[in-house]
Amino acid sequence: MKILIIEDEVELLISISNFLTRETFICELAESYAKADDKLAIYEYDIILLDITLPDGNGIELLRSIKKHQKKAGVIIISAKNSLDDKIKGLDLGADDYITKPFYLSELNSRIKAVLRRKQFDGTSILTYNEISVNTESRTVIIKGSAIILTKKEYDLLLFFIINKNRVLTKEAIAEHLWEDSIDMADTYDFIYTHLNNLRKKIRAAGGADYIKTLYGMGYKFTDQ
Amino acid sequence: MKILIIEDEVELLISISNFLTRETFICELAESYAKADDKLAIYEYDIILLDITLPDGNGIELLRSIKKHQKKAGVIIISAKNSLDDKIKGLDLGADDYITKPFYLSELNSRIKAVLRRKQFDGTSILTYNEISVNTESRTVIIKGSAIILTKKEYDLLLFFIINKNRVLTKEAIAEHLWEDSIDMADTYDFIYTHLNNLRKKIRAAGGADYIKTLYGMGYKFTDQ
DNA sequence: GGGTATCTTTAGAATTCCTTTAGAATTGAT
DNA sequence: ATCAATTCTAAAGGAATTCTAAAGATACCC
Repeated sequence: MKILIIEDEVELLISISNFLTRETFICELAESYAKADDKLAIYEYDIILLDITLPDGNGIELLRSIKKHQKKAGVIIISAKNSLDDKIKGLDLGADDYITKPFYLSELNSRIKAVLRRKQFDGTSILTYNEISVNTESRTVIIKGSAIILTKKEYDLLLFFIINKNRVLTKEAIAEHLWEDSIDMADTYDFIYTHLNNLRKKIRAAGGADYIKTLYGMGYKFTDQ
Repeated sequence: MKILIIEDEVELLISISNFLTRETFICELAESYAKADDKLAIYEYDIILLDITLPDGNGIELLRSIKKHQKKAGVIIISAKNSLDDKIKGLDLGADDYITKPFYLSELNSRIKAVLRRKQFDGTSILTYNEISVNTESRTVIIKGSAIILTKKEYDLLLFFIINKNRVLTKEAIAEHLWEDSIDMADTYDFIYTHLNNLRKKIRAAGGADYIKTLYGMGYKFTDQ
């Protein structure tokens, strides 16, 4: 299940993301409407969490556009305690639920589950690319029918690749997604090399093709072409 | 799903009802035992929320009568914080769960879901995974034909694992489900290690396989694969 | 082709996380 | 009120992962 979180308080954004990732959701983050717009143009999401009181634009507008272009997504509005108007407008415009700050992450979680249930998603979430498939609930990776065992970082890396298949991923982008807390280590990316190598080795050992292509000087791309 | 809410504080009654209606339950309300009796005589419910401390009569009596005449219904007891006796009596009398005032509606919601989930397991309320089977009515666990004795925490842990078999459960998720009241203990999860260890030991001693797999850095998973 | 920058691979150090044990604190039962 | 059982805390030791470092390989540019 793929979730887009639109929230300008970066701390809250990160903590929501960490929490939902632990709940086996795949999260993408946007701390401004501009970034949200970019993501919304490219991907489809199952759930969109929208802080309607962001400083840089009109949340109601964004919601309207979401309902138009991402019809399948469930939308949960995050709003400050007093902005009751927004709540009502939001629900009128077709948001599926709302939650007021501050909230417990567990409450957010149960609301997401409820929305998904109402939308009648089947719950399991399996991503596939040719002979490789990843089950995000059991965190298992199957290659040619048999499971391979990955460490956390290897799994995160592979998932990030599969979600972004056929797109160039710079080392910086990878580092940001996998090590979001400490981005300031940016002088060297040696650690990526190591994990990448381990991941490639394990995929190779299981008979999977070498989908992780190196683009010299640019980054990497997960593709069969 | 049809829910009967028995609660004398009318404001609370209404707000529970509104919330659960949004969650797509069908709610009926009773603000006294007399009214509750009337409803219970006519309809069948899936869930009955029972405030056991109502002024106009003996809640324990009503519960007894519910268990007799509405066998299919799951019963969740609402009680004031200090009336521990009622809690215990309630559970002894076959209530499926209890919740103390004040509570978050989302918590009530997840408890309702949990009770429904437990009830839905083929009606018999016996969960099985290979040689392990759990009877949620008698709260007994059978491994290879013979019963093992678990403490409450060990039992809850095992049940949580079996309900979520083949899913990765993070320590945070486990803590939230088993210790939902006090989430602020979140700096360490040592207590999980202890109970997990005890549970594993007992399963092992009874000849059960080691289904509780550790996923280093991620959590745990109950599976035979 | 030589030189430089970038990437791959390996090995081991450092770190983080998990298991286990023992005992203290708490809870419940008699 | 006392005793027994359960739950939680703390700490030692072990295991797995992650990171660092460095040598070798490859691609790019002139």
